[in-house]
Amino acid sequence: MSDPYMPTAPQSSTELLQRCQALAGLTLGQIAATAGVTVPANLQRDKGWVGQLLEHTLGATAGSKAEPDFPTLGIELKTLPIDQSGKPLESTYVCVAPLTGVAGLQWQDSWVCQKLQHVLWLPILAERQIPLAQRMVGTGFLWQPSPTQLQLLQQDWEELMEQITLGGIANIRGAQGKVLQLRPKAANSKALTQAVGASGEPILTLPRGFYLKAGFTAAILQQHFNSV
DNA sequence: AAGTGATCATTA
DNA sequence: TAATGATCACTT
Repeated sequence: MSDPYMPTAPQSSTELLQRCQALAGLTLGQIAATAGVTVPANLQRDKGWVGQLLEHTLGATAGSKAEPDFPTLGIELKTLPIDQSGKPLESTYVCVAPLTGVAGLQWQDSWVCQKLQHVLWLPILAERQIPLAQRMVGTGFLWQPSPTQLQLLQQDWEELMEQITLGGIANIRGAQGKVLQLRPKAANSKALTQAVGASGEPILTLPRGFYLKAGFTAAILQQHFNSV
């Protein structure tokens, strides 16, 4: 299957932003039609569809590589489902959590820190009652964490990673962390990966991922749209 | 209603 | 299996 429309990579953050502005106000149905993509009836079996459609349309490098969506710009694209009042409907996945060999890993060298250095947020009005094709794309914007935000993230990250290092992963739940949480990130509850047990022994556990809590992304949206 | 834990598709 | 893209759906 070949797409009739194959965007090229944006050459600058300005160009990327301009492409976003051209999408603002369009529905996912319109964007999909331009891309020559069929809109699924719902996201139940296509949970990543929206993100992949926008990646494609904006000219991001496709694939499951562990690098930013726009490698030459160092920018990560995140779609953000919101309700009518502009509040995020979901937490935002950041990256998988390393569970072994992490002793001595510093915040500055962590995947979380690197991924969040420069994010293109793309809000999408995505209340469940709205059919997928009619959901509207909002105004995307570039964000870099403020010193305060960075500190909050670092604190949560260090606390979670210390627990992982000390073999306390079994005790970590999603409620922990003010802005960053650790939750399962797997095909199902039977998928296993290696981690460190309470006595330092190797154990098998559910793969985990780091997520930004909705309150944190809500603050990012407010901070941006209040200053515009 | 919110928030956590569970799950789905796809590509290496 | 592990990485990418996330939302679903049950519990609280």
